[in-house]
Amino acid sequence: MAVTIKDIATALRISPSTVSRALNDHPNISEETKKQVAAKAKEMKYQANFIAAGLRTKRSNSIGILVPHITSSFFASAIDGIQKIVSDHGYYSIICQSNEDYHNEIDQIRSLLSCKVEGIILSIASDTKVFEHLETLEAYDTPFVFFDRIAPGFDTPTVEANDFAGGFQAVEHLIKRGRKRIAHLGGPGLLGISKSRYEGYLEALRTYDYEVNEDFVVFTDPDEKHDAIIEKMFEDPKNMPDALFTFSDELAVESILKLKRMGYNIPRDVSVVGFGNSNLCEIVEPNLTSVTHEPIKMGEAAAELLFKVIQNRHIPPHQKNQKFDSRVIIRDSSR
Amino acid sequence: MAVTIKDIATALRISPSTVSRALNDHPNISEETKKQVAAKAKEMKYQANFIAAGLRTKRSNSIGILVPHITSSFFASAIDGIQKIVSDHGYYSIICQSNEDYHNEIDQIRSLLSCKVEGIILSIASDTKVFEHLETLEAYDTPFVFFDRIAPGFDTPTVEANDFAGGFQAVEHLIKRGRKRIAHLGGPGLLGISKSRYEGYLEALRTYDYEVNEDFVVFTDPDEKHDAIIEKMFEDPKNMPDALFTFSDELAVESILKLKRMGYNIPRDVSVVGFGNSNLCEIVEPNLTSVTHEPIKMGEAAAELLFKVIQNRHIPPHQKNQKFDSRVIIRDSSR
DNA sequence: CTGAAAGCGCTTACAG
DNA sequence: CTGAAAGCGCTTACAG
Repeated sequence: MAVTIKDIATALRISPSTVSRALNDHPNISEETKKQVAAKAKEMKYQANFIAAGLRTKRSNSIGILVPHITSSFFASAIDGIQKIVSDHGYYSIICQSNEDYHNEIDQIRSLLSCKVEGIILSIASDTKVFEHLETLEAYDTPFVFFDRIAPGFDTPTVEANDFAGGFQAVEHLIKRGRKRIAHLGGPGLLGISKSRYEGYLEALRTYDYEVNEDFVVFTDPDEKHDAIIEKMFEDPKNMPDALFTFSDELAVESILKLKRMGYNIPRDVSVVGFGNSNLCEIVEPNLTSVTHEPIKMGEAAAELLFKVIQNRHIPPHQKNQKFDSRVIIRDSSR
Repeated sequence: MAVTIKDIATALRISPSTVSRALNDHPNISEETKKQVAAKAKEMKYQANFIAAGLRTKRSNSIGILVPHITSSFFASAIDGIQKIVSDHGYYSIICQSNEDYHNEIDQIRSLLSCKVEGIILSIASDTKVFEHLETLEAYDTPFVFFDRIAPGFDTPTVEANDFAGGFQAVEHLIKRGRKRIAHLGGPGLLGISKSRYEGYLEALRTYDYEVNEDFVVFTDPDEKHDAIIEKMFEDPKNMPDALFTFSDELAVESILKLKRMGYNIPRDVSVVGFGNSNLCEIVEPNLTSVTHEPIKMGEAAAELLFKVIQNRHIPPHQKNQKFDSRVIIRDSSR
């Protein structure tokens, strides 16, 4: 059997109350007693029971993290940042994955609520189109913060990358390099971040009085055949794009490999810019220019915001919806 | 305030005991009552409190996962596999990272124990050289399973990749391609998996009566300057290796890029084989031959084992220490 | 088939 | 500075 506060109390012939206070460094307890208790606890290999304490204090010292998948390096890094802040606060985190599935998302949220987490950092599944399940969060007074993927119509803090600005900067960079016919290979159409990057693309074209060519924009899903899309877009050498801005580094890399197989030189014939600044950038040849986010900082910011809500601290309006600016990391694929 | 079993009981003018039994589908409760309770629970938006239930039943329905870092694709995939099994069992998991740091590892284990997880899947930090902190796990009767990185001297189940066989197969493959002077760029010397891959390398050389050349073996840490190591190993074209087997795909890719900058052709001058079969393999040029593990299956196996221990079910001796065989995925870097 | 009562391991207002 | 007592939300042996 595990050692409890009561066992320590009996061993020391004092009351459980005193042991509890000593262990929690309560000011009213004498140093003498504290020392004795600490020594005995160590000797008896006492391990605090957070569960019992949580039940009593109605604070579980835990938060939930729900992301589409943990295997994406973006989310993995974000979790890194979140966990740093979480353990600084003496909390622990329960991480769940929705696998981009709506029903899974509902189940996971329910499970987090039953674990009585004090708050949730939430990145909605690409599959999710309705948001009633999130209203239950509000109903249960469980604070939450949207991370990267944001459901409309909630008055909660949000942390996201400024995808619009990222798209804009990527395309502006290509324009400044003298590219005239800039294509866009977009992500899943449902995803807000796909739309924002696309809108940044559009805005840059408009700003520089470029014409928008509809044949040069295609939205894709991860499991699609991208090769065929590239092939089609670049089949006519006289009429093809001279630059390609993609939704992700993965798409950019696939495009580069395909374009090279088609006999094009990168960046001479086609400049390519990706998104994410992943570890792939410095491996593909030529090295890939990419828009960088800062997932770790974003994760930290989301956790900080969540703790402010949990602690009922005031969040200045300008901090409530944070957008993290992106930068274009220029490499050989667009020089 | 959150709705409790008591609230439902009062609303229905029955006892909390009955509500509890109805919610848990106890056989003694009439269908009639069960239906009423279910309806009321839904109407009142009742969310079970796992914390309270856990305190009472002394089962937390949670397990802990402690890995060096979540951002490695190997561990991220393993967690994927673990979580699948964990939620099949109606459990949830608390994921912690040691960041390869010994003291962190101790803290995280303590925290998992205080969360009263029913078991832990554990991958020790590369930093960890002594294992007393793991003895406390045994002292607290918290079952655990070693995953991928195994501490010596514990009678607990283990799941690992057969790194020895992986190293052997990689080198055997190079030998069969006619390579004569096979070098090895190893991982952190402290890590068991580094040693095993190296021993597989040695064993293959011995099996085929190759001489072992000590200048052709270097162990490295992730933060070292690998370029200099490669440069030195390949500085003398007359005396250099004609093949390189590396501890990881990252090392292999770095090597390929460096060797290409040195003017060598891969695989004509040097064949390269990595380890991990990561997403880098099909991006680097030439595409990288690599030894593949199966992290998802390994994660599933570890979780299955842990649940067997938790449930006191018998583990047949041949299942207790599982090694997952590897395969060499042949690509252009060694053709 | 249902209920009253005890208790899981803690914390804390109250009393001294 | 310390203790006795109540209670967090559940489950379950016992009784009927």
